[in-house]
Amino acid sequence: MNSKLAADLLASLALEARLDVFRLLVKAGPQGVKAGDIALALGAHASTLSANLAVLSHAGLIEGRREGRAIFYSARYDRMRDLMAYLLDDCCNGAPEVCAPLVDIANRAACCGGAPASEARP
Amino acid sequence: MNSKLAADLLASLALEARLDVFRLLVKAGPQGVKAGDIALALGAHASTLSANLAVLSHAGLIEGRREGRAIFYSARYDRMRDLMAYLLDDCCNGAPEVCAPLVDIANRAACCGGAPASEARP
DNA sequence: GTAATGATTCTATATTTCTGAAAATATGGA
DNA sequence: TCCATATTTTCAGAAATATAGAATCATTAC
Repeated sequence: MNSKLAADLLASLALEARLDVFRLLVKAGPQGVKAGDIALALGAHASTLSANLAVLSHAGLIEGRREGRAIFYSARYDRMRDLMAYLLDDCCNGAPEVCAPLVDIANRAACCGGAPASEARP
Repeated sequence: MNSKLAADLLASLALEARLDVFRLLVKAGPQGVKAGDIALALGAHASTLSANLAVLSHAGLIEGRREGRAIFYSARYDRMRDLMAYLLDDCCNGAPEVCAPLVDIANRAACCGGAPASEARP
């Protein structure tokens, strides 16, 4: 991961419409969601959605696989993790005690391990 | 946190020059860095840097405090954490086992707790 | 082969964003 | 007060991006 690549990933998420798509796919899991169903769920025009899917896809945050006439898109969790790791990189260089609040991220990220709570259910 | 706000935060980080500023401040810790020193460290023009600092500041990812003639900017770790929590929110809705790789984030985020390794030192 | 469906690409327009130079503002010292 | 330093604001042109309609491509059904 480098600055330019990370900025590209961030830019691909920096539009509300695309962020909504990405979060939908994150929730949907690895089997993915058909492009048409995404459009339906978010009320997006087909061509606009397609352009946004292309941006996310090109950045590597999602990927699509064809199944018959439909194309299923799914989130790339590995890429998402790399991005976050980059943002957190060396976060303690200056003053270790600063990271305390960031440890909470661990709990939220470890959502499959019976960790305390996520934002939605405090 | 909501979609629009999160998109604003992401947009503020989505430019290489601003991402570099933010990461510099994340590393620098809570005492912050003078605007002039940031410009020096990153080789940025004063007016360009100022505009970029304003974007980050307005988004709430950094904050500045005046000290004499200089203004010290520092990262807002709480805001950073909120953003990441939002991106990770409900990540396991579809299939819990998917989150496994995300648990690694915990190790990287817990940089003050003697955790395994960060990206820089594998 | 033709039709129908799902999705993308092309094209045009509208909007936003980035940048650097110059001018303006704020602070501290002579 | 006047000057020097530090930063911000303003401005205008250039560049990038977003959107939607129409046309096109790919796949399946008849």
